[in-house]
Amino acid sequence: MVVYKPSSRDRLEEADIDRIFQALADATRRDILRQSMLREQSVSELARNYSMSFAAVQKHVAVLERALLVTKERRGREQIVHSNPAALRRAARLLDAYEALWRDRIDRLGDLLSEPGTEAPRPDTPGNDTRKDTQQ
Amino acid sequence: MVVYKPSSRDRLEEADIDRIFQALADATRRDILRQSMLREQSVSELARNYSMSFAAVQKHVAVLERALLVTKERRGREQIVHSNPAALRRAARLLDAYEALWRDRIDRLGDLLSEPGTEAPRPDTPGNDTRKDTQQ
DNA sequence: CTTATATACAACCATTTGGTTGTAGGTTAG
DNA sequence: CTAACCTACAACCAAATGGTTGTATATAAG
Repeated sequence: MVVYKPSSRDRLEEADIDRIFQALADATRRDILRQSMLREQSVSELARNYSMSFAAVQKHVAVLERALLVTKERRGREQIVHSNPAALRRAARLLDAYEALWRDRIDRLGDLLSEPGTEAPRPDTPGNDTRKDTQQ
Repeated sequence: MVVYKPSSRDRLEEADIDRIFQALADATRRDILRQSMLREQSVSELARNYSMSFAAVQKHVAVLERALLVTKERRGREQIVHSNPAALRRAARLLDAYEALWRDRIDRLGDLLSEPGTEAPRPDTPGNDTRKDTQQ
């Protein structure tokens, strides 16, 4: 009944995660990230790859930066973008955690199913449903 | 110079990925996803957990659904939300691919460093486009 | 039958997003 | 020094987001 009452520390965390996924939710930004993982480049160098204004790419880089997926380092008159794989790994692990969560549920369902005589696929047992949900 | 010219098939893929990350970029939606992984619930049942209107939660579920992270199944007067871990796994693997990409680069740098006398970490190798494109 | 519940959906609103152009300042090249 | 280049940043705009309320409809419960 409680649920979704993140501690003040978690709240910050959640906002971080928001920024990471939001940054990844744009194909141009994902490409910029990929490019800067392949080779560290200046913003304008990156910008040449896309059919949009320099300022637009600059903004995309800023979004990636805010999500800590990249950092910028001044080098003379240009700003070099380098990727920060730590944040990426964090996101990947987060998704793994979700998957693990689901696997746990399946395991529990497996336990239920292994109980003898419990065949009904849709009992009105208050202990909830027995769906397999192996979809896709 | 080319770059970012996704094939028409990739373009669809990219849009799918957009939707997945965008769906994950909101703490409430991530929580809804978690909830429905723990136990399949109706929309209104889910909605009771949050301090926002039913309609808002309904919209959040719709976003998750559009990203194929969950599906809905009518059961009597209520709509049961169940999670679809396949999409989640896809996203996790995508992030893994990015990481791998970065690891490749590090490996290449390692190679450079192991070459005697080659200290410069910033070679201006013009033969660029060493794209691996291990995406997805 | 009547009422309560679960959903669907439209209309509206404020804020954010993703893009543009324009201006200005710092840095390098000739 | 001057010109070209790279970046920063403001102002503006259309569209998408995340929320609201209100209305309608189908199903379940009494």
